Amino acid sequence: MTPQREMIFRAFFELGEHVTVAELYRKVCEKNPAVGYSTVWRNLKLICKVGLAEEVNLGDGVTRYDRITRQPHGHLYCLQCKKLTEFEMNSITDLLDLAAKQYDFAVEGVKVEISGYCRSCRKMNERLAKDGRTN
Amino acid sequence: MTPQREMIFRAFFELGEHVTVAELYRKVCEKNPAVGYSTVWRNLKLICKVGLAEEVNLGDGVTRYDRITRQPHGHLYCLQCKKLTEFEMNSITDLLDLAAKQYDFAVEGVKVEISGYCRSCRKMNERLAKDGRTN
DNA sequence: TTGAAATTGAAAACCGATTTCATTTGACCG
DNA sequence: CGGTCAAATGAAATCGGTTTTCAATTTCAA
Ligand SMILES: [Mn+2]
Ligand SMILES: [Mn+2]
Ligand SMILES: [Zn+2]
Ligand SMILES: [Zn+2]
Repeated sequence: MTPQREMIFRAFFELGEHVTVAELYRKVCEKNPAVGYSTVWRNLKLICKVGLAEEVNLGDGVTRYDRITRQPHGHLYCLQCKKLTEFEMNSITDLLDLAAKQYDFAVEGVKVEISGYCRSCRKMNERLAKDGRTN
Repeated sequence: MTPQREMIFRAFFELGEHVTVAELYRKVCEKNPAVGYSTVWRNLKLICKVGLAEEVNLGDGVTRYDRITRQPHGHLYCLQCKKLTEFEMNSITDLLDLAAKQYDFAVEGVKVEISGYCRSCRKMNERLAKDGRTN
């Protein structure tokens, strides 16, 4: 356990959900600018390997690291503002396990991503559309 | 509508599900080696834009292109042999729509990926483990 | 037929992820 | 306490898929 490792682990859990390597690196640099990017990356991988987080890939080119919570959750991903919202998946995972069982598939992990438009983005778009029409 | 475009569209639908750019490029080159990789890439993007396919991202570094079918489906992704198997999601999408509604979220697309180990990989691993023990 | 707009192919640029490697560090043992 | 060695680190290089650039070609509607 090195000081860098402790600092990185600590920062990861302070920063909350859906962290990117770059974000965590920036955060860690505030405390100690000598820490290397690759060290942050490696420790993030380590956090995953020991089962405290998992990678989340939304197809936007960057990998995010998400704390693994007791309750499985899915993601609502706004295509406009890129915000991620979590929702509980208790009943859904039962159905998914059932589906997997029918294929004799041993489940390790489940990812559910719903993409679309969040409330606030839709409201904003409505307002902009109206303004456009009246001008 | 150029001959390249027609060839690429045709090859995409012949090749079936979960195609990568490189795979489709190889396929197209068999017919016409003069076609460029970027043309294949651009037309794959176009196929997505017109709503005939969607990108699938499994976190393994390559983007796959999947035909959009009438019935929504999820994926079983074997972490060992990398095979993708599809399963129907009729009842599941209802639950997901419900979850989205609770957040006033306008759904555009849903992705469900279950990672784990397929039957044949597990069988093979059992056999290898046994052989290892007896030697 | 003609010209603007779209498409193409080769190559380069991009960019996050990952590896390399020389150096430092920390846990452990006597 | 040193000494030892495997693990960890940081800077830089590399990797590999994706995306852009740009000059040349093709399409298509007028
Ligand atoms: Mn999450
Ligand atoms: Mn599919
Ligand atoms: Zn939004
Ligand atoms: Zn398998």
